[in-house]
Amino acid sequence: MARPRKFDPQEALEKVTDVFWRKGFEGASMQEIEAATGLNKQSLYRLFPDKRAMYLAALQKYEEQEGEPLRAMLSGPGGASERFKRVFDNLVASAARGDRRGCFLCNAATDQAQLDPATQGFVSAAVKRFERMFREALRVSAPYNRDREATKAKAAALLSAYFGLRVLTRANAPLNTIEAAARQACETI
Amino acid sequence: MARPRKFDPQEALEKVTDVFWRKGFEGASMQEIEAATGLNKQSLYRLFPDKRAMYLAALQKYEEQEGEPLRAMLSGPGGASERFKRVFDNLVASAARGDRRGCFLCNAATDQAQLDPATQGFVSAAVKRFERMFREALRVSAPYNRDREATKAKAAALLSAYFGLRVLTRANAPLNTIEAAARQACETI
DNA sequence: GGAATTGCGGACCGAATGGTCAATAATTTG
DNA sequence: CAAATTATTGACCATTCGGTCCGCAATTCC
Repeated sequence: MARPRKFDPQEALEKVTDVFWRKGFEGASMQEIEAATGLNKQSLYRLFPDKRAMYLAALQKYEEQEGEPLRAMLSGPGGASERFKRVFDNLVASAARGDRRGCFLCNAATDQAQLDPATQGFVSAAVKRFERMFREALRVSAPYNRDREATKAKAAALLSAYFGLRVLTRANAPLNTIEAAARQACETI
Repeated sequence: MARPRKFDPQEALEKVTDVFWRKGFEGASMQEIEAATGLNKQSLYRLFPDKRAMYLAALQKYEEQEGEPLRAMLSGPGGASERFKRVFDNLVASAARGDRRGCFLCNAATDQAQLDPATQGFVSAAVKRFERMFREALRVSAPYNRDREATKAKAAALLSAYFGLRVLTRANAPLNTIEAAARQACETI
């Protein structure tokens, strides 16, 4: 009978996620991850076969963690406009709080998607999931509840605005620029 | 009298820029840069004091190289709408050609701006320069030629759309998504 | 108690990293 | 020619990198 683990793998993965989110794949060293988790490398290698697998697991964890509140905001009460307002207000509030981590998915897209096939696969699929979420949220209001093309176009535009705002956040753009862009995105719905 | 260089520093810098653009700061090794330039590391260190200086020089080179065509598109004939249409059409065409490098500035924002003060300084300033360029291009048309607040807001929104599209490009989003988002961005002007 | 199984910890590994060193080379000037 | 100056080359450096090894540890089962 195997010796039980002294740590919670999910808790470790959350810490791993945070390091990769901040530092990116290449910038996060195994030593740093050791320090962040308080675990010895060998313990980490018993959980994940290699650094890339760890990174992909972190991306998935991030999507679960951040996707949930996003989904909640997009499926709560109100019309499409109100729903997206909640999302963009939340994004602005986070930047206002000084949280400049941006979006790990967005970071991974620019950082790794063109360099690693597995990351690209994940990122592409995740972007599609986001897009689908946006489409569904739009469909609660006219004209999106009956015009498929308008829905697709608007979802794409909002997705683009969302990612662009994430970049501006990470670039330390002034808060009023971020606010203005967020407001504009909502006003077009 | 010093021995003359056997290579053109500007040409070398262009090659360096390409490597950093594709691989990012951490992902691009000096060995790779050696190979791309055909130069020995010591020759490169005679041009730049260290890797970071090289990276910053590459970012600057990129802004010069890519900023020029962007400026031309935004200052050529036509109203604001036509001008931005040119920019976004160009971006879509590049993605259609399979060029998924995205925007080095955008990549640097997500990748390095929160990790290195010098990069953040550069990126922040460059984003402001882009924003100013966008404002100027908007001012050739109503209502932006007389409404400062509307101009600022629209410039911020277009900047956000521009960067978002760059992320979608890098994420291998389907071309129709990119096209739709680009078209939507222009239609709001 | 021993066997089986997996976990922990620290040492270890070969390769890669960013950067440096020193001999030689190329140019101008006097 | 020698001196001065910077360029080139290839070897070298200490550290870091992602990953592995192995002895000891912890648990259950018989």
